[in-house]
Amino acid sequence: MREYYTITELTREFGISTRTLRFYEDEGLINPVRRGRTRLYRPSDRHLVRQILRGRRLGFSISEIREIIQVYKAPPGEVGQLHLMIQKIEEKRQHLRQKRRDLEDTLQELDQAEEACVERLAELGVKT
Amino acid sequence: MREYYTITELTREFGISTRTLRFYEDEGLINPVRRGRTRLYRPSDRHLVRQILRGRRLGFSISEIREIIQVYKAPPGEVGQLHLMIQKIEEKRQHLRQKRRDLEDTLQELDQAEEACVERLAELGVKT
DNA sequence: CGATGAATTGACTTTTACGTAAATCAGGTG
DNA sequence: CACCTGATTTACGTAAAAGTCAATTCATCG
Ligand SMILES: [Zn+2]
Ligand SMILES: [Zn+2]
Ligand SMILES: [Zn+2]
Ligand SMILES: [Zn+2]
Repeated sequence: MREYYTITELTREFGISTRTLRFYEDEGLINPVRRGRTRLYRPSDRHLVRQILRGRRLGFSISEIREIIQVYKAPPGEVGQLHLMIQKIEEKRQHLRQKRRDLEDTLQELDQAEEACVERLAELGVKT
Repeated sequence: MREYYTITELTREFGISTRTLRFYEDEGLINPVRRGRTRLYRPSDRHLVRQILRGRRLGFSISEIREIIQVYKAPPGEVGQLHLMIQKIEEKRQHLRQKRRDLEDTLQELDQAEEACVERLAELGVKT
C-alpha cells in the first residue's frame, strides 16, 4: 500500500480532473495533507474518492454524498450520537433500496424490450 | 384503466410540477394528445412518466433517458435495426449492472459502518 | 354574460457540478 | 541562472434540469 498519491495520479486512476478533486475538497468531502502547497492523498483519501464517485454514478448529489461520507467516518464516542448515526445509516439504506427497486424494474423493462426484438426477428425468419 | 389523465392529476400522483411535465414533452420524452390546447395523458404516457422518473432517480441524464425510452418503443421492422436495438439494449444493461455493483458496494460499506457503531455501543455497555 | 379557476406559453432565474483561463509559485535540470 | 513542468489559487463561465412569474386563453357554472 502506497503512502501517498499525487493529484495527477488520482485523476488518471479515476478519469477525473484536478478541478474535480479540488472541488470535492472545497466541499469538505476529502482532506489530503500538504507538503508545502501541494496535496498528498493518503490511501484513505483515495478510498474516499472511490466512494464519492460511486455515489455520483448512483445519482446522489454532493450534499447527499457528504451525508453518506459522514457515516463512513469513525463512529462517535457518545451514546446518543451513536444511536443517531445508526438511524441515519438506516435512512440511507432505504434510499439505496429504492434505487435498487428502480434498477430491477428498469432491467426488467429492458428484458421485455429485447424479447420483443427477438420475437420480431423470429417472425422475419432470422436466426438469432 | 382510465383513458386519459390531466396534467395536474399526474403532477399530484408523481409529486412533480407541470413545468417538469412540459419540459419532458419539450425534450421529446412524452407526447400527450391534445383536446384543444390542453394536454391529455394516456396510460402509456403515464407509464412513460414513471419510467422517466425511475431513470432520473438512478442518475441518468435526460438524453440517456431518451435513449432508454427509444428502446421501450415498438420494435422496428427492419432486421438491421432490430440487431442494432438489441445491441443498444445490451449496452444499457451494462450501465445498469455497473450501478448495481456500486449500489451493493455502498450498502456493504453502510453495513460495516453500522456494525462499528453497534460494537462501539457494546463497548460502552449499552444494550442494543 | 361575467367571474372564476385551470391550463398554456414564454421569458427569465436558480442550483448543481464542474470547466476554463490567467496568474503565481515550487522544484528539478542542464 | 534560465527554463520547464506541475500544482495552486482565483475568478468567471456554462450546461442541465428545472423553478418562478406574468400574461393569456379557455371552460364552465351560476
Ligand atoms: Zn434522506
Ligand atoms: Zn412496463
Ligand atoms: Zn452508453
Ligand atoms: Zn471500504
